[in-house]
Amino acid sequence: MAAVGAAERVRRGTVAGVRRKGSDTRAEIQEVALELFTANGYDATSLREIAERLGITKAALYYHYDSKEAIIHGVFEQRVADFDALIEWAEAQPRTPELPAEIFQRWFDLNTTSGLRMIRFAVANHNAMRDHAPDKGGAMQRIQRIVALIGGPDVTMPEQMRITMAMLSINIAVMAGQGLAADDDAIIAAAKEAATSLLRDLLPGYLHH
Amino acid sequence: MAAVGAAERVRRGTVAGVRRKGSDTRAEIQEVALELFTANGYDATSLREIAERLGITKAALYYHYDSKEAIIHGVFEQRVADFDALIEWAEAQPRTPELPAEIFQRWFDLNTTSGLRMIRFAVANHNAMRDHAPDKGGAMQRIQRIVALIGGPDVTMPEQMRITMAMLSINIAVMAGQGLAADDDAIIAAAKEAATSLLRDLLPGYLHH
DNA sequence: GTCTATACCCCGATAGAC
DNA sequence: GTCTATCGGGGTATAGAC
Repeated sequence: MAAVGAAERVRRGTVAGVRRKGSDTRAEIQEVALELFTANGYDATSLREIAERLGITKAALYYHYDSKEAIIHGVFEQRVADFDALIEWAEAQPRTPELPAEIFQRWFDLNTTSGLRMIRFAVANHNAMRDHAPDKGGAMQRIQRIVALIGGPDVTMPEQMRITMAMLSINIAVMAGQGLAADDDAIIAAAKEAATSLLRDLLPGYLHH
Repeated sequence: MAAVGAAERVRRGTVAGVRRKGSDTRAEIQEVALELFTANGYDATSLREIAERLGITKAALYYHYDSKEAIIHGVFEQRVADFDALIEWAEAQPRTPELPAEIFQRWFDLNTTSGLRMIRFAVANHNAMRDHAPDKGGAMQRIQRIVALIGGPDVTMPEQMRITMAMLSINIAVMAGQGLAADDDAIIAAAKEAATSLLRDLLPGYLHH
């Protein structure tokens, strides 16, 4: 591996090998890892690749994270925290007839307003999300919790399926968009349309525009 | 690795090391590979695991297949052949108003009547299907071809998205069913329902039951 | 905080006996 | 058709200098 030149160090925010105050190497690792895990999958991505992309060595990675699994945990944490915030919010609301639609809308925004990066990651790492989730069950378990909150106390199993599929409509839209020449806006629009038709008869307050 | 005992050989259809006529080792390898690739993913599944499950060694695997990739190609071939048969059939039909619905129905049956094994494999091996498809583009390219046949010559991009998502409704139904306690019939029913609502306005002849 | 160097393991794949 | 044995390589992870 070639030595890191001075110009490269400056680009990465180091001077003479001393990292600037407010260093964000961990965040950079997260970003690169998310990108590579999404493009090639968790198993097919090596620590060497991640390090190379950052202009550091594998060993340096281990200063910031204890293991490869710890790196993907970092990716999950961000997302799981968003899920938990939504769950907490929803549980604190009075159960009005409009609440289910409101919860779904927030779920949808959560997954689209800051781009589709996390969805693309989820699509490409289906197995890794099951095997390396920080806590047992992880993301899917939280999705089920949200489904329950949307569905309410008397929700039937077919209804739960429909709600879950509506929540995953962004995922299939991303999959579908891969083959077509669809940009993010078209993907999001298609996902919203699909979710609408799935929830049409279920959520009275959802999307009458 | 322990030597294979006589009883084990008999179970696998060999006597004194000589394979019976009509041996189906290749088929057994396919079956085990499909199972393990689905459970753990292509990358996370080693040839040692596959061999161990079959009671043979890695080296024996190489008598039947040239490489690990050749094994997954075998899984694809079966599925791709089904796709091609559907495409060929559809292209030979006169374009009546009912044809799109008929094509979709056949697609749906193709993916459900012999169980959900191939869908589960596809869900768990999203990346591998892209990277190790026998021909470039592989499955997704054929799906696009079928979308075009369903949509007809004047199909718009949003319509293509809807049709593609309808075709992938079985995939999200399987994903959704993982968290819920849904059996295959419930998953298939949910997928059909979702596809129906997605195609409602698009396919005049589809499913007025 | 990052480096070089290395340990250790398992992977896919091959050679050659039986 | 299956075996034992082995090869080369890349994987994660660690030790210790700077």
